[in-house]
Amino acid sequence: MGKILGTKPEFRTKVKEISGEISEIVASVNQLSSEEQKKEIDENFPEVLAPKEKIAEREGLPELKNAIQGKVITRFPPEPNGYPHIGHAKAAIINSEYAKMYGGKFILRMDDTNPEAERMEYHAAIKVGLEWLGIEFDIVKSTSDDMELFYEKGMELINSGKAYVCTCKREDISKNRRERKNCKCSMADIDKNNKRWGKMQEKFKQGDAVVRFRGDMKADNAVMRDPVLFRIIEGKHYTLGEKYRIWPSYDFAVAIEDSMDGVTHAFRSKEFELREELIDAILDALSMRKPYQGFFSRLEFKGMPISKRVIKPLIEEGKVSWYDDPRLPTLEALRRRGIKPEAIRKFIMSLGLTKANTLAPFDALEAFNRKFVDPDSIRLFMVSNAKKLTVKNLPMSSIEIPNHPVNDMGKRKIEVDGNFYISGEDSQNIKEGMRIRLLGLGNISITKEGEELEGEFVEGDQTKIAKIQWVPQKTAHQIKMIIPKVLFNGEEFNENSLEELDVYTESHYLQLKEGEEIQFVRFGYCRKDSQNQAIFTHK
RNA sequence: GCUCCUAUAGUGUAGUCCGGUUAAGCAUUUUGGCUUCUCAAGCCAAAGACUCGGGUUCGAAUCCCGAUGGGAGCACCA
Repeated sequence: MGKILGTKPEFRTKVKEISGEISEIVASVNQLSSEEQKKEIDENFPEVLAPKEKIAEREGLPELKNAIQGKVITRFPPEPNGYPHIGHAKAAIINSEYAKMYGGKFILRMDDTNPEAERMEYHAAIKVGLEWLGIEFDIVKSTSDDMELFYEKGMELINSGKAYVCTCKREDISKNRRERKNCKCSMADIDKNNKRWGKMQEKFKQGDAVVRFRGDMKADNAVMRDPVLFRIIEGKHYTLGEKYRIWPSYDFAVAIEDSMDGVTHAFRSKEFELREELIDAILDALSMRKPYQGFFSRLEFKGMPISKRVIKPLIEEGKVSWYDDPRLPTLEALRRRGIKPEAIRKFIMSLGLTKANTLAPFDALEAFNRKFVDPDSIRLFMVSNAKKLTVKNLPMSSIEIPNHPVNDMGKRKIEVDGNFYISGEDSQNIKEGMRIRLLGLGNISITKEGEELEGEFVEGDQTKIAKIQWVPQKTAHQIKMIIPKVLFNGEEFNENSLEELDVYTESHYLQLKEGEEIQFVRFGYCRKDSQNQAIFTHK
């Protein structure tokens, strides 16, 4: 029924008549047995049973409205006030993908209008993180490059009566906002405002005066209740020093910058949604071009805090080592943990542009990462909770083992003398008289079980038996294996969030580059952190 | 408290704007099977969802109203 109406819209006016006919036909068809129905279909309507064609998945982000190929400009404006994390990655990737999708331009703009919070260290960390992610920019700038422009536009607003200088106390401003009341300062004439603006350059101290936008104190949207456009900050700016003391607020700076930079589409996370109206109002007041503003949800991983407010105390209490602790969702931590930038990009693209909050479990990212990491991770043997296994009459003194089961990554030679380590978990399952296979080496018949096992080499290629990994005792290299887990279970700090294991691996480990991804056979993917330490990535 | 945003399988999403051509697609997870000298990867299969209540309509995941859950804003932070 739906199908008929969908394909033949001309019938829609005669729904009543049709529905009668259809129910008759359906009734008569239902009289037939299923074999008869099938036969009828095969003979007359074979296309009905043809497998449904797959719907083409949309590649990438949804199309933009009012986007012209080659003319789209997007931007990523981080504040250099902390280390970049997965949330930054989302904003940067979405905006950069759109620029790419339309053959447009992409701007990195360091949003540095609060000297008290910003530091060169963070600025550098953000650059490093973005570079690691493989994000490229057409233009790199800082908001503070345009201070003179902000002043110019600010004066324009004051001179047109659309902004005024307010000398009320901070608490009074806040109170008036809540009560939707104007203050005396807003009544002042343009002349007086100009004088006061002059005094802000020199005389007024931090906190004495601010420039406010004449919005609407009665507005439901609290952001519109005469927000601050400029304030005095006497601190030292990390690049400009003490050159300026009047700094634009975020809303004012973003509005002007996006408009002047030619940004056509600006995507920000959802907490800025209420500012959309303000930014449009500021640009209208200045008769400036308005960019399209879009919003997306914040991204967090379950049990992994993203905000400095939570992370900082953890560092101070020594519960995590630093911002690159592998349990954290900072880019640096993700990198150390063995997550590939391509996986982050794919993962973020898979989340799309939704505004519903995303609290993803980490294994969603892991699934993407595994696909990138598997094809070129060297397979190495590693044993944890090592137990000794002595094998008699071993017929060889060395063996070559391929570094990857399907891809050609070469082979490595391992010297063997009959004295091995195997994993404690495996040794528990081994009983006297059993046969096991040491991977790549051969079958062993167990002659003694327990803390120290013994066995004999057996000829033959029987492979339907337990296959385990091993490490020669003589060349075994001990490393620390770090297994990061979620930091929080709900609200509660997970005291066992970092498991450390002393394990043995092959000496070949020493020849790998730092940062290389390894798959320890039957254990999982790990990243070489140093000669003596590896970090577990995921299964 | 006020204002705004949001709600599809265990999880993450597509579809929602322009109601019917899809009794809801994909990925992940889980479970079986195949393959394999790894509990990896690969291949095949199965399981599993439109928050609730009203309304409009021949027909609603899709439009309207309400409830509920989740998130955000109410800074001289961004």
